[in-house]
Formats: sequence, structure tokens, C-alpha cells
Amino acid sequence: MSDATTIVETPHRYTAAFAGSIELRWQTWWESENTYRQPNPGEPGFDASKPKFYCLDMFPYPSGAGLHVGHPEGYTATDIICRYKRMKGFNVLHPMGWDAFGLPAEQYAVQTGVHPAVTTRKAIDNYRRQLKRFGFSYDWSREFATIDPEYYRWTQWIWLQAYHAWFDPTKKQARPIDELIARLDRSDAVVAIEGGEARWSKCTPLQRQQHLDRHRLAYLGVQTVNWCPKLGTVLANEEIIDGRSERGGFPVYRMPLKQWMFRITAYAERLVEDLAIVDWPESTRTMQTEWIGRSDGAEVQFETMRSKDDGSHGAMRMRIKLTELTAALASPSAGLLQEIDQRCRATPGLEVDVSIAGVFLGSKHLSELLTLQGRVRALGAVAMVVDTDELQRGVFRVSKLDKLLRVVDEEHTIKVFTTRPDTLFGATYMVVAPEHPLVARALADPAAATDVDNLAAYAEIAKNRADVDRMAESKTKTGVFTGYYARNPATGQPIPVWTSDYVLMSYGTGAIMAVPAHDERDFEFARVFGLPIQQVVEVTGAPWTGEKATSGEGVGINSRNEEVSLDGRPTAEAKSIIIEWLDRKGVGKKRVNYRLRDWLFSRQRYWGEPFPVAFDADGAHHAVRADALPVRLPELIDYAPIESDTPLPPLGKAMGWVESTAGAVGLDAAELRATALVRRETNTMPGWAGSCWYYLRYCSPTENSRFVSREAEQYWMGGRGVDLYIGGAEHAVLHLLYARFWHKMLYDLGHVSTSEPFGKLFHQGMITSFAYQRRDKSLVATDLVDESTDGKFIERATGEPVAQVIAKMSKSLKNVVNPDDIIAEYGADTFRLYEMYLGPLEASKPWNTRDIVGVFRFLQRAWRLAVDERTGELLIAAETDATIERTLHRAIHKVGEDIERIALNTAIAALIELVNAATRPTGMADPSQGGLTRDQLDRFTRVLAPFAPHMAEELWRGLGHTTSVATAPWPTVDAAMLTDNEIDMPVQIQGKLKARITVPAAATPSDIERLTLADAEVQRHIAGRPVKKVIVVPGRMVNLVVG
RNA sequence: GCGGGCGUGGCGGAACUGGCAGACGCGCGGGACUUAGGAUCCCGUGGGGCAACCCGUGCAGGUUCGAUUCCUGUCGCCCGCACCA
Repeated sequence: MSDATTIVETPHRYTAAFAGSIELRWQTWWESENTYRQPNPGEPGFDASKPKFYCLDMFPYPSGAGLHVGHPEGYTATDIICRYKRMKGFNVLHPMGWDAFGLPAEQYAVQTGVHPAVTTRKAIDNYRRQLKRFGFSYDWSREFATIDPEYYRWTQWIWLQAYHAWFDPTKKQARPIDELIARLDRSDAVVAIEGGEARWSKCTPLQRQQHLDRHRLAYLGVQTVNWCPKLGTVLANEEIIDGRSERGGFPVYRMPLKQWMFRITAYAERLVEDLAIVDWPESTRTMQTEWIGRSDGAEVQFETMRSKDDGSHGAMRMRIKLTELTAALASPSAGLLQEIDQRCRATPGLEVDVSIAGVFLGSKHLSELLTLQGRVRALGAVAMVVDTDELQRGVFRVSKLDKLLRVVDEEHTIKVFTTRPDTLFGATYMVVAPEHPLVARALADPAAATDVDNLAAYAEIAKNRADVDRMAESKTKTGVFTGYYARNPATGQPIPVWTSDYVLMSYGTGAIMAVPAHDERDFEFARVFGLPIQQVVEVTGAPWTGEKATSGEGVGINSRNEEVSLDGRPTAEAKSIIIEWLDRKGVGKKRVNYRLRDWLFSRQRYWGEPFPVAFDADGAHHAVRADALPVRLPELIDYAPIESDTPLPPLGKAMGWVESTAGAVGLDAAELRATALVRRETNTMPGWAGSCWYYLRYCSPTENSRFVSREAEQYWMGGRGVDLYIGGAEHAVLHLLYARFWHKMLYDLGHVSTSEPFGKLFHQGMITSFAYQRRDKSLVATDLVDESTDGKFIERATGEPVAQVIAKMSKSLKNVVNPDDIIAEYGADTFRLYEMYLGPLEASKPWNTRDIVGVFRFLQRAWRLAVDERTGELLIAAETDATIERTLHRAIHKVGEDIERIALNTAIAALIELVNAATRPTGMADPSQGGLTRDQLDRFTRVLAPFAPHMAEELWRGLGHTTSVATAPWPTVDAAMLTDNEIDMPVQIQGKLKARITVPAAATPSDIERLTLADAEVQRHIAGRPVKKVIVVPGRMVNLVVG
């Protein structure tokens, strides 16, 4: 019927060309009518009586290749949900924009020689065109790109907020840095500076800055960074996979470098804890938790020695309680001061570090402490030091005064972190990372029994090796003895200190106590180097054989000294006993350690946001004033990365921009004269910067006095933040962790109203494709394979059978699908339906072009149900068919329910069932007779609208409406229509289905039982056996247990 | 190795909270309309058996009147982390 004559007869047939024409028509109309424009509170047309729904897509990174089929998967899902929510009476915020700064655009630009601004804008235009062709209901008036100066102006502003803030450990939140400065001014504390310590009032401006940099949330710090020479930039830990760059897979080397960092570690605890208050996939919450990597354990100090017999380095360690201190002050000749005196006399030249935090108390204790200081000074060479690290951690409070004072010897102490302090008695040696300061000290110490050549060589190799190599060689343990010993505080025995690259400087303290009996790595190392192994735990279910480490929990043995015993104690108990003992002795304490490292935020690249910072002649940094933003990215002709042994940012080439004056850059006049010469920061921010807060900007994208209008932010982000955020699981730790961190800083500083940005998160699965595999597991490109009629796949060249397997789409396998092609062949409505019908949104699913025709046929059937293909007139049934009415109610109910739980594949199945039910009795037999009444068609059009908005709009217009179906209310469901008067119930005998009976819906269980036993078919199956038990589940089934 | 998830027809998948396994679609078989169909429409379609009936949710057990669903063990696949002390 599609020959020349019949085509003329059915000009209104739903073909791809027809779909394309109505789709373009309605897209144009929506745009001219501003159908999807969502006004903000206070704007004309805003309806304050409606609840809000903020539904966000992860905005795309526009590449030259255009959209792939993965993009519209999530975007179609959010579009369906948004359209549904609008019809349910919500104010829906559904925006789209462009994540446009970043490495790929720059690499592409370097390759092609076209400026990234040009290629990126072109890619954006292409993406926008493609997205509009899908008929997505974005409010395009809110569109922006992260490369817009009006946008990155505020990215820089947010960075400045972090720069001007510190993390107050007692409040556990970010506070303005001015508060810290005021505190330091007040207390005039002794602070650590390069090469020693000094009073705050005595510090130079540069020294003060160095101290503040240890507290700022955005700070300049020397860090061992991940340097990727191929990419010409450093990378964040999160951007490295298996020792290679996430992008490109190039080797990454470690080197120290001064870089801008984010103090994300300060938020480690809150970033873990708040995962409990968000509705996120379990897998993603787990991943973030593990990435942050909280470990509970203890820090233990080991005193080092030059030889086994050496009593000490002359270090003295003691802990002075306030009560003792008070006693000492009351009676200068009392034991405490005498002891210090004696020790000082016994060891000429001894230096004792006294950690005193009391100076911060500003109370009467201060004078007492200063008195002591005088006394101690009189006794020997004593320096007063404020332990600023501890202060920062909030350890010192007035109530804890009895823990304040202790004499420590930092220089000759190795600190370790352990999760198993209960195994301390089994620590038979120690290992420090090759980068640990002790290694350098051993090399420089002529008195130590160090094999200098070996140690130096080992440290050098380990340091310069890329992490890839380090891992590749991880099979056997290597290491060198440092020549030093340490005293096990529990046993009092000297134990050797080794260095090995299996201990990482970046985790914990960069040193471990090795307990070979109960740690597999330590065991292996001890075996290789013949170190002693001492069992100290009887591990439950793992009897000690000496052949391998037993690492579980159990009961302590061989663990006692004069003061403490762990013998017979279960692991958990033993841990707290030993920690308490260590704490009392002043050589250890409870500690929480995180795997998370501070976030390296500098990149040696051109295509990114410039930092709003410049350096003066002394090298001190100064922030750009907020009113002088944005710091515009200078136009560079040559933006290629500079090849060098050390990272050199390309912005360094913009000499006229880099060399400037304080006034021109916009620095604070109170800090520097306007004419002062300054050098701008030439590093740029990484690609993540723009995506850390774009969801906030959408709330009021044209606001120019603030990063987001306060009112708009409170309205759209109120409650739980973004109500639904859909995007790929590949961002589970990177983007989603960074954005949460920025959001929490902004929350602490009072700029946003929720502590978490994304209340509900959902990951769409990956759309994969089929590929073909030979028997030797090698893959064959799709276009080299034929399918035979019996469903087998044959490689054309060889005639050999190949297996169909699921693989990622890739150019080499020739299985990449371009959305433009599919839309040209079937239309956007079909494309949308197909991707949603493929399977559950969260599952990874293979694209199979052959299957598209299924949903296309559905749309054709739906169209034919409503429209006379010869005339284009609506087909309206004269009378309401009760069965169809019932089916319609059920479909409306099911579709709404399924959209709410993001089960879009089954929602579409319900629509298909409805259309099948309404068309099949009629079929092609009588095309002049419609299957639905006008009222039914009206409701059907509305439930269809979220899925196939173009066809729905066309039908809606045909029904006589003049406004968009997008603004129509969702049809209501009559609950009475969802149940039948009579229910068909299965009857099981011994749990197996044997018969079915029909019972009234209102039947009671006893009615049902009676009806069941009265049924002839049931009686036949019982076959005279006694019925021992009858289980009736009303509305479900009946089960008979017979003897 | 650790953590998270998944195994259901030829294929994609469905099944609420333990209650009729395989909805819906593809493919396939048959038919209709056609000069023709790889378009469209209709009917059928888990396997075995003529049938009554039997067997079926990776495999082996268990709990239960009843298990795709819960438990134990095991095999396979996917994702994440990985010498993290």
C-alpha cells in the first residue's frame, strides 16, 4: 500500500519525513512562544503557589565530534521527568550550558592550530543545534558557558572566598581568614616559619603570609605533585589511574612543586558524614567514602638511636601534667624541675623542646607558664614552642589543660600511624618511605652506621621513578637499612629502621611500625631481609604457623611489660588499652587518618580560568579585589605547552600581561601602591573549576552583582538543593566530590542555603554496542560481519563464526552511532523513545539499531489510532468503550508511577499496551473508526507528551487546544477504575499452579476458600486427598496443602 | 586482594514488600495486502511431550504452604580502589 497510488491516498501517514517536519515546526513554535521559559521568583509570570523542582543534567563538554548517543540518554530522561513535573504543577528549573574550559579543547587547538576559543564556540553551536533537535524542554534563556568572562568572573570570585578563608577546627567550618589574623594579633603566638619559629609580632610580612598559607582553604604550598610531561601539566590525584593520566594514559612522575592547592582535607570528615543525608546511589556513596578513606587508629612515636646500644640521641621525653606543673611552681625545688635539671646536667648540650599551648589561653595560666619558662631556662637550654599543628586540630582547650605540656624531641622521633596499635609489641622493625626526612638525615649523619652508597642510590631511584613503574615492580619487596634504630616504646627493645618504597610518603606519616606476624606486606619484607617475626595476636580462625601473616582480629599474647598487658584481651579492647597507655606516657594518641590529599588546583595550561592573584617583588602573593574581576584570559597566538623538565605555564609567554602593576591588576591598595610592579600568576585553574558551581549560576544566570541572586538561590536550591541530578557514574569521585567541597565552603561562609548541593543523584548507564569476537578473543569490526538467517554471525573474510559480545562504542570497531543519522531516519520522538525503552536507565545497555523499528511502529500505531491517514482528520470514537477506559486509567496511573521512580522503559511499555489495546480490535479493518473518544484521546495525548512531545503537540493542536500540551495538567486517575469487579486468581496445590478461579473483588478469604474448594478443576487435582491447609492471599493467589 | 553490583527465552528486558516467571519490544514462524517487500497490518512464539503433564530465572544446598526475590556456599561477568599501614 505504499506504491505510488497509495502514498497519495495517505499523505498523513506517520513516516520519518512526516515526523521530521512536524518536529521542526513545533520546535520553532516552542522557541517563539518561550514555552519552556521558567520565570524566577519576582519575575512576571512566576507562580509562587507551585512547588519547585530543580532537575539538572551534567552539562556536556563540547568536543569537535558532536554529541554521541550517550548524551541524549540522560537528557531524554530528565526531559521526560521535567515535562511530567510541569504537568503535575511544579515550577521546573531545567537548564543547559557548556563546560568549555579544559585540556581536550586545548590539545585539539594545538593540533589544528585554531584557537581554542574558536573551536570551542563552534562545538557549542553544534551541540546546541543537536540538543534542540531532540525537542528537549530546556529553558535556553539560562544558557551559559564556563568560558564566558561574566561566568568565570564568579569562578574566580569563589576561589577568592576560599583564599580569604581558613578552616576553624573547633567550629569545623570555614571562617574568614581575618578571624585567624585577629586571633594571632591578640595572642601573639609563636608560629612556625621557614627554618624555625618566631612570635607573630616579630614575623616579616612574608613570614606571616607563609604561616597563613598553612591555613587558607586556597593556598600556595609546596607539594609533591603528579607531573605529566606529555600533557605538559601537573594533575590531581583523582586524575591519575594506575599511575597514568586519566586523559591520554601518559606516565606521571612525582616531583615537588609550589602550587595552588585546596585544603579539601579539612572537609574530609564532613564530606564523609554528609553522604548520609543525600539520596545517592549506594555505589557512589561507597566510592566517595573509600576515596576519602577514613582510618581509625593511633599515632605512635618511636625514639631513634644511632646504634643498638646507644641509650639515646640525648633526647628526653616526658609529659608534664598541669597538676605537676602547679606543684612545681608552688615549690621550685619539687621533683619535676629537679628531674629536668638532672637530665640536663647528665647530658651536656641537651636541647629540650617544651610544647606549650598555654600562651593562647590568655588567662592567668599564661603568667604561670611564663614563670616556668623562666625557671626552665635557668636550668638548661630550653626553647618554647607552640605546637601549631595541634592547635589547629583543636586539641588544646581550657578543659584539657592537664594534657597540655609535654617534653618532646621532634628531631629524633619517628611518628607512625597504625590501625592496629594492639600489635605494638610485635613491631620488630620500622620502615620509612624513601622520601622521609630520616633518610636524608641518616645520609648526612657521620655517626650513624649507614651504608651511605646503597641508601643514597635506593632513595634516588625510588624518588624519580614514575608510579607506574613502582607498581609494575611491586611483586617483590625491596629496601635498604638506614643504619638507625628505634626504641619500641612497649618492649623497650631497639629495632632497625629500614626504608622501602612499599611505604608511601603521601599516606599517614610516611613511616610505619612493621608487625610482620600480622601484616602480609611486613611479613613478606621480613622474609626477604631476615628480620625477626613475633606473634602478638592469636587471630580468630587463623592459627599461627609462622608460615604466613595472620591479619584478622583475635586475642593478644606476648604483649606485656611492667606497666601494661594486652595478653588475653580481644583486639578492640587491646587497642583502647594500649592507646590509653601510650597517651599517658606521652608517646602516642588516638588518631584518625584520611587517604584524601589536598586538591592540587594549578595547571600549566592556557585554556583555563586565570587565578586572580599576583606576586610582588618579594614573592608575596596578593589577591585581586572582587570588584576588579574578572581577570581575563589574555589572547595568545602561541598557547602550546612549553616543553621543559619543570612545568612552565604557557601564560608566561604573555609578557605584557604577566608583568604589570598592582593598580592595573586590581590589588588591594592597602597592601601595595598602585604603581608597585607585580607579576601575575601564570598557572590556570583545572577543567573542574567551572563545573564546581554551574548548578548555582543557572538559578540566576544574568545576575551581575553576585555569583547567584540570593533570592533565586534560596528558592531553587532550597530544601535539598538540586532535586534530581542525572549524569554518568564516571564523575562519582571527581566532579561530585569537588562540587560538594565548594558548596560546603560557600555554605560555611554564608553564601548558599544548603550544606549539600545535590539532594538526589542518579547515574544513567553507559550505552554500549555490539562487537564480534573470534575464537581467539580478538574483536572484529561490525562492518566485517554478516548475520546468517539462523541468527549466527559470520566473519565475511574467513567464513568463520564469531560471537556477538557487548563492547564500548569505538571508531575502530565501527559501531559508533551518530544521533543525527538516527533522527534523520526516524525522527526525534522515535529516538527518545528508543533510548528510554532500551532498558532501565541506570543499566548499561547495548545499542541495537535493528530494534528502533519497534518504537517507531508504536508511534505509527498511536498516530493511526488518532488520525485518519488519508485526510489528516482526527478519528474519534462515538462511544466510550468501558475496557479501553479502564486500560487508559491504568496506563495513566502506571506511567505516572513509573516516571516518579525513573522506570521509563516500563512506562513506555504501558503506553504501548494501551495503544495496542485500543487499536487491535479495530486494526486496519476500519480506519474510519477511531479507537478513542475525544476525551480519551485528550488524556492519551497528555500522557504521551513527556515521551513524544512533538507528536503529542501535533495531536493536541488537532484536538483544538491553542496552548502547548506542555502546560496542560496531567490527567487524573479514578482509583475505582484500577480494580476489576472480578478477579482471576491462580490456585496452587503444593505450591504449584494447577488451576484458576474467578472470584468477586470483594470476596473475603473464607469466601475465596469456599469458592476454591467448590471448583471442579481444583477438586480434580485434589483427587480425594485431604486438604491440610489453605493459604489465601486476597487478590493474589490460593495455595492448598494436601495430604 | 578489598569494596560495590549483576547473572531470567535466540536478543534487549519485565515481575510491587516472598505470591500466576518471561510484560513490552526485537528476531523468528505463519498469514494479509502486494508485480515485489528488507514497508505496513494480523496471529503465533521459554524448552520437552500427541496429550495428561513434566522441566525451567548461572550452579549446589537451605528457610518457607510458596523463592527470580531471603540465607549459606560456589562459578562467571561488570565497575571502582589497590603495597593506604
